[in-house]
Order: sequence, then structure tokens, then C-alpha cells
Amino acid sequence: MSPPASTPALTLHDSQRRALVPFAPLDPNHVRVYYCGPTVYDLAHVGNLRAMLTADLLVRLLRRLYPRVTFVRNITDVDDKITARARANSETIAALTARTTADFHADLAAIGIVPPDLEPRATDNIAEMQDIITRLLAHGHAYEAEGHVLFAVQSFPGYGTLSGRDTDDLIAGARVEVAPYKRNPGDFVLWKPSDDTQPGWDSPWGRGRPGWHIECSAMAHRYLGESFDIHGGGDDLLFPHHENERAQSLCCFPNGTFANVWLHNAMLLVDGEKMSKSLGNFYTVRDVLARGPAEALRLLLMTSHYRSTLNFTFGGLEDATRTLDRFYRALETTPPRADGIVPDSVMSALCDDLNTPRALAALHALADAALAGDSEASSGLKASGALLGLLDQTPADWFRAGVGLDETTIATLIEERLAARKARDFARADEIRAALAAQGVALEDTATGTQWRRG
RNA sequence: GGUCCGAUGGCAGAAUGGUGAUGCAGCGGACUGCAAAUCCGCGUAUGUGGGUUCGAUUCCCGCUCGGACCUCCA
Repeated sequence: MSPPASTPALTLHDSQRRALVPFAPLDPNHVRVYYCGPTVYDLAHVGNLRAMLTADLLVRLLRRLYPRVTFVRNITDVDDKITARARANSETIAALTARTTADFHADLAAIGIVPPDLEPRATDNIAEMQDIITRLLAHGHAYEAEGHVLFAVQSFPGYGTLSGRDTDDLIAGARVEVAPYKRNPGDFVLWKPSDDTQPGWDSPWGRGRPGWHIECSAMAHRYLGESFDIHGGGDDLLFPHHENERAQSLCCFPNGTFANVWLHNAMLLVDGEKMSKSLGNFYTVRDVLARGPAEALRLLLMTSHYRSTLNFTFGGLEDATRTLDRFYRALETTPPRADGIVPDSVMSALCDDLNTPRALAALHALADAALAGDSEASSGLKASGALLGLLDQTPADWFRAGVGLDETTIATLIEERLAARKARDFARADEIRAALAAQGVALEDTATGTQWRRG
């Protein structure tokens, strides 16, 4: 028995420091993570999945390294896009957000993303938002103007530190009409007035609704405190969303540090361009699952490092499917024991800023060994798959999923072909094989008999 | 216009200041009635021009090209 694998140190890329840093939890007994969740007005697309999957892998790894992890991912259920979509659909906001949230959960479950420990909704945290706004006003970090409450970026010397830009850049680069009531072009809304057709809550500043950024400050504080370990999201959130969140939180809770480490994943591309709703070049999760196994989609998203852009193609989905074929073939050839351990080759790759491509290369080495009959390797492959959220099916389920023919019919035809082969009637044997292939069933003659799988 | 990131074989994609993983595809072979699966073997790459260095794909500068953010966005 080999000694227990030593635990490699976890290193993560911190956007704020723009460097790989050793991960040092504030409390090693309780690691706390916040991720920005979806605005629930439409089906998720595969690009949206990338941040969710990165968080999933991070949390799976953290749970292996630390005794307790609290992972919070919010649901944004108040937003002008939601209001507009509900109106366009002639449905209530509540119906739209409830349905979209359920769809979101189903899509994530399909690709094996574990739910967060807490999934607070923005509309359940209005009071916390108002509390933060009140404090920001009291400390001179915010001001009222024409029914709005705005954050004053110049009141916070650290503004721009996270995203690496200063307020002068923002003025120079402003491509949008600056509202005349803003003191500084970079100021952003904390609270805005609602008319009768818009959702609203009573507040000291009149009936209104929150700005976009304040909800995350409120929920992160409520559930994780003034200081916590990791805050993540897509790199398109770095500015302005995360910059503004950070500014609000640090000004409201100056004794805290807000997030210690900022994690940002790169975008998914389609034909070299960012996949996005506004460009219309997106595939929903359901579009993709109609064309390939969910597990292959999960694997595909791990073939590239989370900080590299990944060009999404259906060819890539097919490649991922073939890779899983080989992994499952290895598990089928040499069944794993239940007590396998994750080899150091996999752990060290993941601990190196979630280097999934390197981890997958290690899985290939394990699969090679398992195919050669190495039970230790097979068990390690299975255990590594469990850590990565892969290889949870039986090989039989994987190889036979989606076959329309019933097994009895297939077995009968296999027997008939076997008889033909014994009689050396290969024309008939090949005819049967071709007929099965036409219906998506592939045959493999092995030393122990003829096996079938989806073709 | 401002800020930032990237460019590795046909494709995907790691790594590294000193002979460039891994997978897919391709080619040859073994096995097979033929296939499939599996196994063995093979080929092909660091965008471009400089600089630092004994040595650069790696570090620095310019250029070209691509992408992201500056507006809702994972």
C-alpha cells in the first residue's frame, strides 16, 4: 500500500493581483465562496455554463481539501430585462422567474453541477440592500439625485483597483450618454425609481428597485460576512459589476476585505466571437444536449483551461464523446474498486489553478494502464472522475444510451448472425451487422462473444 | 480612442531559459472471415522582426493578427 498522497498546495489566479497566489483561507475550517448567478429571464446557454462549471470544479476541489465549504450563488430575479420579457410573454414576473429558475436548475443538474449551499434571491434581500444604501449615504459614499441613489466613485480611492482602470479612463472611454444628474460619469445606480408598471419596493427614497450591483454586495455580506475567500464569475463581469460590488462593500464595511481572491473565467466563443444573447450566436444547453451526451458537454468545457477562451463547436462535442468512449472502455475492461484514490498527477494538476487539461491528460494515462489490466489505475480513474464530476455511469449505460431497438431484438439478431458466421455465410452475417448499424447499433466480436453498443 | 488578454503540429490543448505533454484526425503494422475495440510504430508545431543570454517557444521591445472589457452579459 502506497502512503497517502500528500496534499498539494492549491494555487489560484487572483484577478486583482493578476497573479497566481497560494490559496490561504481566512478560516481553514470554513472556506467561503460567492459566485454571481443567473438573471432568470431566459434559458441558459452553454456560455453561461462555463462559470457555473468552473465554480463546481473549484468547490469540489475545496471540499476535498478543507473540512467545510460554504458556496453561495445568487439568483437575480429583479431586473429590467426580466420586466421586459415578462411583458413580452404576457406573463407575470413571478411566473417567468420561477419557470426560468427551474429550467436553470434542470440544465445544471444534467451536466452534473452540484447545487450551491445557499441560493439566495435578490427579491428576498431588498431590506439588506436598503440597509447598505442607507449606510453608504450616511458615510458620504452615495447621494440622491432625481429619485435615484447613486454611488460616488470619487469617494472611494480604491475604485478601479480590481479591474485595473482609473476613473479618467472611464470618462475618456464613455460611449454611453451620461445621465445629467451624475456627479461623475462613473457613478452608478444603487436605487432607482419605479413607475406603476415596474416592480418596486417602498424605501426612504420612494418606491423603487435596486441597481444591478447592490444585490451581490447585500447577499455576500448577509451569507458570508464582510470578508470571505473567493468571489468568482465570468470575466465580462469584472467591470463594471465586480468593481462596483467591491466599491460598495468596502465603503459600507471598511473593516472587511470583501473577497480575498477574485476568480474570472474566460468566455466561450462561437466562430471566434463571444457567445452572447445580444449577438444571437448562442446555443442553449438544451440545443446542445439534443446533439450529444450531457457528460460530453461537461468534458468539452474542461478541455480548455478556465482562463482561456474556448471556441465551441459540435465537432468538439464529438471529440469529447470519443474521449469518454475510451475512458468507459477502460473501466469496462478493468472494473475499478470502490476505494480508489485520486492520483497525485490529477490532484496536482487541479491544485495548479484548476488545470483541467493537464488533469485530463493524466486521466488518459490512467485509462491506458486500465486498458492493460491495471486495477489500481482503473480505480484511480474512477476516483478522479468522481472528483471531476465525470464517469459516474456504468460502462453499459454509457455505451448503450439512446439506442432505440429493444435488447431482445438485438440479441436475436446477434444469435442469427452468429449462426451465419458459424456456417461461414459471411454475406448474411455482414448484412445483419449493417442492418443493426443503420439503426445505431454497433457490434464488436470479442474473445468472449459479440458485444453491442450504440454506433 | 482607452484598458487588458492571447497567438504552440491538420484540429483541440499542456508545459518549459537547455533536445515541445496528451487527445482527435492521418499513415503503416498486429489482431479479425471482414470490421469494431485494443495493441505496436510513424510524421507534422512554438505568428513576425529585433534585444538580453553560452542557449529563447519561454524573459524584454516593436509589428501583424485575433479576442474581451469600457453598455446588458457567465
